[in-house]
Amino acid sequence: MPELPEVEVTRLGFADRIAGAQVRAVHLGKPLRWELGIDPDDLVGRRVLTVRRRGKYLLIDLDAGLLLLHLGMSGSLRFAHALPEAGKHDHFDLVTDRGTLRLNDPRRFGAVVYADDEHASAATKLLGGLGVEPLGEAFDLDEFHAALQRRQAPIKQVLLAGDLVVGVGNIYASEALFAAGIRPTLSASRISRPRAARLRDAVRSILARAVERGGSTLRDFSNVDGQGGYFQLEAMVYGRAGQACRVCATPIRQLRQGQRSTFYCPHCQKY
DNA sequence: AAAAGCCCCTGGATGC
DNA sequence: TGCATCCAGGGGCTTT
Repeated sequence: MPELPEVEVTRLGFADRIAGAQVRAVHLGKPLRWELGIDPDDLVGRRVLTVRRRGKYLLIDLDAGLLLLHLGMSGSLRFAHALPEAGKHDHFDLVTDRGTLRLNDPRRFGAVVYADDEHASAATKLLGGLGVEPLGEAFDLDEFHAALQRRQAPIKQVLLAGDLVVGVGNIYASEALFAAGIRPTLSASRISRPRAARLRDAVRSILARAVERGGSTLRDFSNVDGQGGYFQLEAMVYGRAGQACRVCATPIRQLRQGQRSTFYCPHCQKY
């Protein structure tokens, strides 16, 4: 589910509200895929400083240590003073004096890691190898194009891999390639500099637009106040197999790449 | 180093 | 109504 826009929308929804809060309690449900160092004795009493995002990870800086959250495929966070009793898919509550942050994740592909000195290496491992932030200054065209030149894999899968640029998941990879007019199956190494520039701009504008629209809500995603996003209504290709392209009316095609669905317009994305 | 597969888990949609 | 099958927004790990 959550790609960069959904994680960022989540972050924006509670970062200012939780800053300065003191942790009162921690409640755990079923284990998530990565659940390390979560000892209530270590967390209770800690103060929340800031909430940052790195790729699809949320980083909650505490006055001692760092709490790292990942929403996996089906996760979402709520933040409120009063939340109902934890349900079967609520797996982590961070209770503070300013409200409770709750992670709901039916598929449990998510992660909660408390990286104090003891578990710092675990966080480093999860965050290591991540590519540049697409919305930041570091998303440099020369470096992007040079990196693409070194990759033979289809561009869609290179975007998804996240070691070159982070945050682009399955929805936005298809959308960005449509916006750039690039066929998803094209080897990354065959993308010219001008087309790499177009792709870079497309990734940035699509992700930024999705944040503005509150992210995409297909099933599970909602922001910390429980509201869905609207970007899926603007999708040009994702989930539109067989439907007319919004630009040229050619039927949108669907294919499988690395066990993930890809959508594209055969006319607007000729090569 | 890069690329391709497999797998973690639950639930919803679809088909028989 | 029941049951089987397929699919889903991610990504780490293992094998080529």
